[in-house]
Amino acid sequence: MSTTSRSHVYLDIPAFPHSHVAPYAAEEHSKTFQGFPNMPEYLSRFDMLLSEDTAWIMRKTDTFTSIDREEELLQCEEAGQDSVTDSTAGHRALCVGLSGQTDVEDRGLEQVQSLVLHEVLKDIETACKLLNITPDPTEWSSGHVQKWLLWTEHLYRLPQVGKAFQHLSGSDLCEMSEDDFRQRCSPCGDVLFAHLDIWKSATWMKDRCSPQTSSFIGADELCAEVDSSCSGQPIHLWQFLRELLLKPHNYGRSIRWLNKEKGIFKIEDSAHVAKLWGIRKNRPAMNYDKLSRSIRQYYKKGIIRKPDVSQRLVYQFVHPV
DNA sequence: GAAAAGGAAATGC
DNA sequence: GCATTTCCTTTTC
Repeated sequence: MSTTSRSHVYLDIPAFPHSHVAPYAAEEHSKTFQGFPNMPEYLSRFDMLLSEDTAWIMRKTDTFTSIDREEELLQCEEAGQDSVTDSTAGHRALCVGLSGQTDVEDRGLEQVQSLVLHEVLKDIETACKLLNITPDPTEWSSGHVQKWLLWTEHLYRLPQVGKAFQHLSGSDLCEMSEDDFRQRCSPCGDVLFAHLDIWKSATWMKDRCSPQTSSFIGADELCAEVDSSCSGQPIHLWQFLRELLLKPHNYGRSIRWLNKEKGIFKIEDSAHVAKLWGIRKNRPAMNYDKLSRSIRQYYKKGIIRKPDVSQRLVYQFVHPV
C-alpha cells in the first residue's frame, strides 16, 4: 500500500497520522515539497484539486501562476538577470526555489502555504455547512459519501461516478488506496482520491490544532466554525443561498450579488443552484420551478422579496447582512 | 419558452 | 406545526 499522500505533495499539509491505512513516518513529513518535486505536475493539477477560491489565492500571490512563469524565470537566468519581477513573497519563493536557495524559499513558501491551506480549510467548512456532513470522512454514512461525491463532481466538473462507490461508508472510502479509486472509476478516480485526501488531512489538522501547535492561519478558526456548522440544524433555503453568495469564487457563476448592501442578488444558473439545493436536501428531483416556489414562500414571511424594479431571476433579502 | 406568482395538497422532521 | 416540496394554472416577460 502506498505511503505517499497526494495532498502532502500538493499542499504541503504535514503528513497526517490519522490514517491507519497510510501511517506516516516522522521523517516523511520533511520530505514534502523539498526542491519542488514534480513541479510541472503540481502546477498542472492545482486547479483541478482546489476550488476557484483557492486557485485565485494562488494566482493572487503570483506564486504558481503557470508553467510559463517557470519558463520565464529560466529564461531570465539564462539571460544573466539576477531576478525578475519578484514583487511578492510567493514569487520570490519560486525564483529562489528554482535556483536552490532554500532559506528564503522556505519563508516565502510558508506564507503562501498558509494562505492556500486557509482557503482549503474554508472550502471544506463551506461544504460541510452546505451538505450538512461532518468534516471527518471516516464518520460518513453511505448517504454522506454519495452527497460528497455529487458535490465534488459538480464543483469540479467531474463525470458522475456515484454508482462506482455505492453502499460504501466513509470509513470504507478512507481505507481505499489510490489504485482502488482508479479501478472503480477510471476517468477521475485519482482526482477524487486526492480530494478525499485533502479532507482527511484537514480533519487531522483539526484534531491536533491548537494555538500552540498550529502555525497555519485559520486552523483554529476551523475548529470552532466546523463544529458550529455541523450542529444538525436543518438549513433553510435562504441560509443556503446566502452561503453560496458568500463564496463568489466558488459559486459566482451560479449566483452573485448585484447589490450586496441592499441584499439584491441574481441567480445566474438556475438549474445549477437548484441542483446544489437538491443535493443538500437529498431531493434529486429538485429544479428551479420548485426552488423558486420555495423562495416565493419567503415573500409573506418577509425574508426575501422581489426588488422594487423586478427583474427575472433577481431577488432581494429583506434584511441584508 | 422560461420565469413569476400563488393556490392547494403532500411530505419529512 | 413548520418549512418546504410537489403539482398545478394563469400571467408576464
